[in-house]
Amino acid sequence: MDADSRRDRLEELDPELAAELDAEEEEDEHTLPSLPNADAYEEIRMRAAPNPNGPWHLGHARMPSVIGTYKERYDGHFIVRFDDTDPETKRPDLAAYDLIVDDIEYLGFEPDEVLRASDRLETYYEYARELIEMGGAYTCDLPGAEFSELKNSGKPSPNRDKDSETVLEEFEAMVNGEYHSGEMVLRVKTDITHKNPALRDWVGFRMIDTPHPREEAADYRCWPMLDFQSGIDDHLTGVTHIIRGIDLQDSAKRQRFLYDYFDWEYPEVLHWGHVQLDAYDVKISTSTIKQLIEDGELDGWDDPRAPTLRSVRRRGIRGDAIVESMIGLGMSTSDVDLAMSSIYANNRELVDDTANRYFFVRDGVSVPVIEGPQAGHPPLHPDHDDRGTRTIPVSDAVLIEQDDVPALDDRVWLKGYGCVRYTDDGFVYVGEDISAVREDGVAVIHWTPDNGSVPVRMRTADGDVTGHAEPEFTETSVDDIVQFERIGFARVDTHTDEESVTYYTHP
RNA sequence: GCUCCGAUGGUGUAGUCCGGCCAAUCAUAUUGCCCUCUCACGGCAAUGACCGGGGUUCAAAUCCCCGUCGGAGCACCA
Repeated sequence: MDADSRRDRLEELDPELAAELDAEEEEDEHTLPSLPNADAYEEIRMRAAPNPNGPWHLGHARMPSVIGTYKERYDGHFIVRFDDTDPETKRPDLAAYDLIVDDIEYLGFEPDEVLRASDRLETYYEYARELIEMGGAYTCDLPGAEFSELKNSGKPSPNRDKDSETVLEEFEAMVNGEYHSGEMVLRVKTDITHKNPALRDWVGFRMIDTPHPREEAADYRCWPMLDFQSGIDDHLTGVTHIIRGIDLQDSAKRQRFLYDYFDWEYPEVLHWGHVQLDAYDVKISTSTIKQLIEDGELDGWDDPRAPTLRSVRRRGIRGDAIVESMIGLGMSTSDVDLAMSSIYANNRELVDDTANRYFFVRDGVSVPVIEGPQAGHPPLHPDHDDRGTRTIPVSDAVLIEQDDVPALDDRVWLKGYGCVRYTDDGFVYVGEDISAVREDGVAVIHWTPDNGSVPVRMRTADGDVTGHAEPEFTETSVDDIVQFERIGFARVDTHTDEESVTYYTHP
């Protein structure tokens, strides 16, 4: 019995079981696991919480890909919240706020809401005051190293038992900017003997002397730490499912103390490992890329060598291809290596059908053509006759790639033109009997006229490649994805009188 | 040092919660063949994995213990 007839037989015997199996199979169509406890919530609400310190690199795509996919699956809500609460060591880049939203849109998702933590300081202060009144926090002027020593041996800070009036007073002084960086912090009172030292009395607010780059937030000096800010915001914005990296594994544990004070329910949490991309020499980190750009090693965020979303976008990779690969990584907590070839495979599937074919000869050598037809007419796309053919005039010589030059007296097939024999005088036209290719194994190569070809620069991750494309290449539009036959796909970037620039997509 | 987490082919993943249908899924990769006036697309095939050791059991990728390896946190970064 084959699968179908087995299924039919089961339907007769036990329709309920059959239906159940069908339901399971449907479940399997989602590559991502179901969200924990999804049924318990009226609306699934998730947030991505990027730090706006630059446009996104490839690794960043995982968050919106997964959240966006879940949003579509559960008809949920997608918040982008910029956690820009460190104007100094994680200084926000003002342009990055919009660039990141733009990157998310490139991936094919539209956030339902965009928030900035730096707009919400007063809210954090209010909750801090409430916490202080409950006795859940204390101001502490111990230098970090000193506290760390006490903490590691399970001993409390001498400030721990201050009465809440004093704490409140000192906290207001923090808010008013009466302390300088390092002089005073507000600690959340947890359990100073907790077996995990990472959770003991963590810092909720600290002083930062450097003004925030956003004008609206430039006057604040007392800034919340991620665990405080994010914990408050997740609750206030009704986030039901938090998805984040393993580096924040302890965050949930820290924030639970906060939630317990306020008697809130902590959202469901999922963690995942880091994504490494193969195929890049450049280390994947926003600050490293930024540095390389400043040093002039890279031309910008969209340099073809940069492992950024702006770069692969310019190369003609569709956001969907990236999302598919990211979804394929699943939700495992261990670190994963993502092969660029997986993104390329997805992209090839998306662009092959639309990409028209053109000839691009890299560093061509000129060979005279003797006594042949005036022009060649290869198809625009092998699977779409309706798109018609190109016309490539021969003039009296053609350019072919060095590697394609045949041995003396050997034949070669100029694609879309015909068979030629290589002699001392150049290519002598032999005819268009295709059996030369089918039966005699004559190599089919691409070519352009020596006269009237279009100078093309193709930018690749390994540097620029120059050469000439057939004349009709100028008819393509900017943003078109084409396939240079026998070379690979490329995105048309600019056409000028001097040259056309393309970006190499992938083979 | 203290505390967490993880380990299935080259890569990613399914299966692990609730042991048997798993001599282990799917994708990608690589190789070969077919198709082809491209080294694209498509089709077919091959390659290749349960970290190690104990234990429980009629039966272990799955449960338990030990080890090994890897990752994360112990910041007035996010």
